[in-house]
Amino acid sequence: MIRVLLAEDQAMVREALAALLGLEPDLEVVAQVARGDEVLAAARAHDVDVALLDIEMPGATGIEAAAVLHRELPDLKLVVLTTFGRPGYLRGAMESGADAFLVKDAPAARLAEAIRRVLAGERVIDPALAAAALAEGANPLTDREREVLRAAADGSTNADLAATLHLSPGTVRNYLSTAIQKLAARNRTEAVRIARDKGWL
Amino acid sequence: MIRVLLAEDQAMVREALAALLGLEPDLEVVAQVARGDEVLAAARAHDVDVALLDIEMPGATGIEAAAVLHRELPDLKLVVLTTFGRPGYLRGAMESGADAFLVKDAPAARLAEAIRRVLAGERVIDPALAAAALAEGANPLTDREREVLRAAADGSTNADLAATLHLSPGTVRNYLSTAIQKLAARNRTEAVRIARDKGWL
DNA sequence: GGCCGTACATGACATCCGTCATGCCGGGCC
DNA sequence: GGCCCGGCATGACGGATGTCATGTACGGCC
Repeated sequence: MIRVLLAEDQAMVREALAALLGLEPDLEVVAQVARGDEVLAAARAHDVDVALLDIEMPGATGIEAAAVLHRELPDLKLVVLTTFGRPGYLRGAMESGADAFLVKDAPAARLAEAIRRVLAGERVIDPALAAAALAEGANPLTDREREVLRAAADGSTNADLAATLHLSPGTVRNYLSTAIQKLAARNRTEAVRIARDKGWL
Repeated sequence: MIRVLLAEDQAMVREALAALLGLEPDLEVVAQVARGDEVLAAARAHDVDVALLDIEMPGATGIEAAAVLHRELPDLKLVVLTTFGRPGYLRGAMESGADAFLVKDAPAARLAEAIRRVLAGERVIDPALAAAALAEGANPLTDREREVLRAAADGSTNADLAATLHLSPGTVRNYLSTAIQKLAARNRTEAVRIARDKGWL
């Protein structure tokens, strides 16, 4: 039997996925968690073979959780699952040691199949998404630029940003200006949208 | 047997929910669709008792689909399911004739229970969400204001908006200004965020 | 030690944005 | 018919935003 850990914050979706996997004769969901920062403890406690990680979770993202698991339990196989097929997510997941990357609008059969294949030593990713990730290159933003852009996403003014980030208003403007140019946007709002779409935020 | 129609765009989630409902002895998922605009035809073709509608779908939202079903098939029970527990969504669903409103982070058992209860003639909603919906009142935005705000969400400039909406740039400014004031925001970005959070977009 | 990239800052400038006053038109409503 | 509301428009004003030039400081790298 393949022992599976399931990490997904939405209870209904999590339990539905568990029901789905429970229909497979060779799979067994032995642990479920709703937060990214509870994944490691659960994996240790239940001696699992593969972890299924949603990206959007409180506590820690599935990508962050994957990095921790990969470091602490190198034999554990990692399948990252996400609603959004953003190339930056794929890149981040792969760099964190994930063995498979699936989007939730793929057919359900793909999930059990991916679990079996990673246990056989294969890597499973959508070829189209892989091409997109390679085509667009890596995240061009520096840590600071990303931080300021993320903080600006909610409509904060330059003065707000300066206060919360402990910077001068002029510096905030400069970071936003370079971010806007790197992303080929025309203003901060467009920059936020582009960075989000690519999984760079 | 209770005959269920399942409308949800993400295939993996849809099939997982079907697996979950399939475990219930008195429930039978007889049709699945991935788009809001395919719901009515499927409901007619399969003689269903209850429709489970996700809100975020291409073609038409689950709320729009609910309105159509309520008009065309008044005996059909409607359960609206959503990721985001936004008060405006609840209000919209109820006004469209929904019998139940569930968020996806509720436990899975709640789903089958809700289906049985709506068939027994009950209405099922989260009391906390109902309170929030009543507390915040109705959407204060006019159709035009909402339309302009929605179009502005991607970072378009006033000139862009004027061109796409066939308005003068000054009129665009006016609509955005009134929307910003009604939402107690400081700029369009904040206005978009607030309207989104409340389910008014 | 020199070079480069990043973080941080300032000041000047042009443009964009948000507000306000004001006006016109058409549709409900009493 | 008068009143109010919503859609549409213009012009003026101040403040916010985006760009650019320029500068300092620190760390890594060859």
